[in-house]
Amino acid sequence: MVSPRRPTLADVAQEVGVSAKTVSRVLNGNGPTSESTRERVLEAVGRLGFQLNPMAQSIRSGGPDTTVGLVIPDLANPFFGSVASGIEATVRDHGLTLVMGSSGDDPERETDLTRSFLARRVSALMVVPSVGADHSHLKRHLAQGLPVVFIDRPGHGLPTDTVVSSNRKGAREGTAHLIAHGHRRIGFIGDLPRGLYTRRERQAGYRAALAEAGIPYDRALVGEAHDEHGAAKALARLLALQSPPTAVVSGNNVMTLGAMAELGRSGEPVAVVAIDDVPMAELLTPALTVVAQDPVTIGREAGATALRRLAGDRSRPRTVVVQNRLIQRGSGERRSAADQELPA
Amino acid sequence: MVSPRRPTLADVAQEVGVSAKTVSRVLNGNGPTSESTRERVLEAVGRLGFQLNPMAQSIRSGGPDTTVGLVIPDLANPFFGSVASGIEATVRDHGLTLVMGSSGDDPERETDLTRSFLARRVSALMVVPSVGADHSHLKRHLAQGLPVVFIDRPGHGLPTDTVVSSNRKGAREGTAHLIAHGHRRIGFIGDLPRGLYTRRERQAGYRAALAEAGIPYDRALVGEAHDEHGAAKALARLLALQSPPTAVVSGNNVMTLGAMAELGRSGEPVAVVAIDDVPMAELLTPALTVVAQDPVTIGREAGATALRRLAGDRSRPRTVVVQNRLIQRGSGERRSAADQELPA
DNA sequence: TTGAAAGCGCTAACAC
DNA sequence: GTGTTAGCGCTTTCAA
Repeated sequence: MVSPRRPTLADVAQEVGVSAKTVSRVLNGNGPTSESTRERVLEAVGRLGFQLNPMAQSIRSGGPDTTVGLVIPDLANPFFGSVASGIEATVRDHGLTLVMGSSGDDPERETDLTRSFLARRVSALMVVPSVGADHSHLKRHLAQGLPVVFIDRPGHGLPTDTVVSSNRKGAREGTAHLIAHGHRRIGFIGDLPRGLYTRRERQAGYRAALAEAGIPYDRALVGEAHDEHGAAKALARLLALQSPPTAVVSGNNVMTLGAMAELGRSGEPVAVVAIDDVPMAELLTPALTVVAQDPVTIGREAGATALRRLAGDRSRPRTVVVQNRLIQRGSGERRSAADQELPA
Repeated sequence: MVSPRRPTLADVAQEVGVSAKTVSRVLNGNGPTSESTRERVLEAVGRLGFQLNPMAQSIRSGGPDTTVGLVIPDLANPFFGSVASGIEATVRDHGLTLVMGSSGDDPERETDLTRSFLARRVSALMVVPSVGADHSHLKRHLAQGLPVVFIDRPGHGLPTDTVVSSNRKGAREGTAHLIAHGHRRIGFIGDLPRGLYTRRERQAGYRAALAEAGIPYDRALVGEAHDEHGAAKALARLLALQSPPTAVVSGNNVMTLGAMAELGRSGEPVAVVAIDDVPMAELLTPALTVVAQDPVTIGREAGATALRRLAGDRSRPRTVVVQNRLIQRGSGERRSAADQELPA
């Protein structure tokens, strides 16, 4: 048996004995239709398992496709996965589907992805922009009213909506927490590239907290890395200093994994405040104090922003700042592991 | 200034002074073209920033769209995020783009998503099937040669390719590890619904290990939950038993978070083997032994399977089993926390 | 090597 | 309330 091809509008029309346009009217709920045709059409549609082809719709109508393009650095990173889930949950109810790609923080791949999404006529574009990415090709689309939202990091020189975390404030509070617990030599492990917005902001927050406490900034206490392994090495270097830090701020979830692994190996009693929450932080010894981001809310805000634009909002581009939250779990305590070695 | 609409093939053709078909031939690299036209066309394409509209291509050619539809339960779950990243990395090089949706393990949402992806004429469909989902509407598409791959769990009664973890074997090895370390009362925390393939397989592996060791299966030692909080409560119940378990197998990453949190609160010296790796497992006290899954490989295998089918492979459906790996990190040791209370 | 015409699945614009 | 025609952006088919 030859399997029949997917039914078309014309097939349904023929089946019912009406014109294609009538079926279209029934399915799209525009234009008037008599109750009886409606019923007969819907019956045939159900029987044939017909569905309108959204691509053909979008081509003919000249409007955008019912998709939202999303470019993130890495799908496997739970932070971005949560962002994506927040976006999806928000736009889903409006009939929009997510089209996604990972840039790997490579500006070229990012541009390829945005171009390909634009060629697909996405309804909106959401991008976690890579350092050095060129967004000039977005200008014309912005001018035509395409909603573009930059996520987690601002874009460069384009008047777009943006959703970011309160990076600087969060890092400042996290660092202040360590200072409040008596630490004066506090390290920072940042990710790379150094020009990355979140890296800069967080390190700025770290420095601000030091400055407020009158603690001089010591460049030697700043480590940086591309990945978990590098973060471990960076921390090892700090620990090997003449005068090593008694506490460390780790710049994101990946840095945290490397730093904690190294601390576990070294056994050094170094307090850690992590930016971005990680699972089971409260179960570590000492429990890990974190500056939790809220990636799902970031995604939801990004989705809501795009939907507002699609609904006709032409106001000036806005930047939404999703607040980070300091969760004290005890790793701010001074030399907690060392305490155990002292007599009570 | 009115922003010009996106250029079309005809625009490029007019610009160069050739027919649309010629531009099409140049861009698609089919049909013969003279070197000089080629160059002039490409110049104009670059200057106008023209890109072929893949939706129009797919409509006219009758072929599938250059997208792959992916339905997963939850984008925010790092396991599925990693699966997605493996898929994307594999299909990307073949010009395919990921279209994704979260089902929330709701069979209806899953069906809605697959239907909408099919209406979009995706090149392939990948689904983490929910319990109770109806896949009968996929039959006709399978017959027409659409690659359908079920991921993490087999589908129901359809001859499709499938990629799963070695769930039963992994759970058996994890449980055997606990037995080898002297445990005889071993609990199991499974996720819900009970009929979920991975839950059944893992629990079966757990029972198999018990049976091999001649340990009777005690239903009272099996807890189950929907989420992290529920897992904590389920474990609390086991701990409150007359004769509580000395070790526990946790059925997936979410169950592990809840179980570990509860253990942290209770302070009970219970050994844990977790199915699915979690970050910083080696930093917990005692370090968490895990049966690590390999979600990225699962995704890659799923992608490769679909690509083979698209390349014309018509052989019988295959099931790829991605091997789990027991990573011993010490939490199998008997009552390790209790040891610390004993004099050396 | 190139082009003209027709048409994919659908809807806009108009007619009746 | 319904149908007809034309045409979206592209490729197929055929002819030159």
